[in-house]
Amino acid sequence: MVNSEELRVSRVFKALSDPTRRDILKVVARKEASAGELAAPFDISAPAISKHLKVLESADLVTRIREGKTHRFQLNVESLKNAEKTIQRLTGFWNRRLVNLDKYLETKNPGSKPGKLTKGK
Amino acid sequence: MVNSEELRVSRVFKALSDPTRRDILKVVARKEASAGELAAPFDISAPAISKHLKVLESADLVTRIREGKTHRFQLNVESLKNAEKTIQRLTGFWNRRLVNLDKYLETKNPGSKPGKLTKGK
DNA sequence: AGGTTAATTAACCAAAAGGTTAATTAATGA
DNA sequence: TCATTAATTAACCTTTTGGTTAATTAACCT
Repeated sequence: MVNSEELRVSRVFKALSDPTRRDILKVVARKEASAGELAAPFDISAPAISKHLKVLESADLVTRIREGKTHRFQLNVESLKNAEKTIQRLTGFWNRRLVNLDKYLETKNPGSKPGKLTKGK
Repeated sequence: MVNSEELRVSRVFKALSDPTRRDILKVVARKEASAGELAAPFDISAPAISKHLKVLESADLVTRIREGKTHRFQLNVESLKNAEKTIQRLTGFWNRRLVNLDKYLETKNPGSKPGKLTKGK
């Protein structure tokens, strides 16, 4: 879970950083759609959309299903949930309280080790 | 809440898409730090870190506090929470159930309008 | 004032991103 | 088989990104 994981995360956030790609995700979030259907609402070329879809696919945000001539895309919710978790780890979703506790203890108990609960004054 | 909001979101995800910047966030998530302290662990130049900090700052992920010669940076949790919400809207955190309901109703009740509850068969 | 320190800005570079049009592949249907 | 359709790939272009070193700014200390 080293570098390749970091790469995966980078790919996901990079994919999410483009407004056209986010719009595509909004569409497939409601209902799976073909490349053509996805291209229609945007005034950029089909190849441009195709590239966006490839980016989303290789970030695993979207799954491609070839059905004869057309490719249908559906949202991969799991991948988005992972991105959410990544952010939560940053916000300290589960450990921020402890950090604040550390700060608090430091004022009451100068020199205390972070994460070690020492008997308060 | 139009285009500037989209731009804001793009800036945030773009900022999050670089591993060095995510590492910086991990550091300041524990404790605010100066630019120098942040630069130390990385083997890239100080100007490179400075640029990363500017990116994080203009994405509002980090707040800069000038204190004389040194600049201290602290995590802006609010901004991360917003990013989290943006993702949740995509996953359909609160409305996916309804979408699935639509699909369900469509099979029972062909031609029904999404989001409109019609009397089941 | 002069020297040191913390950090940014300037100038530059290579690679990646995002777009284009033209060409290609592959499935479909007359 | 031939034309059409859905989509991608190729080739190309411009802008952005992420890095570098050198120069600059600004605060601090004798």
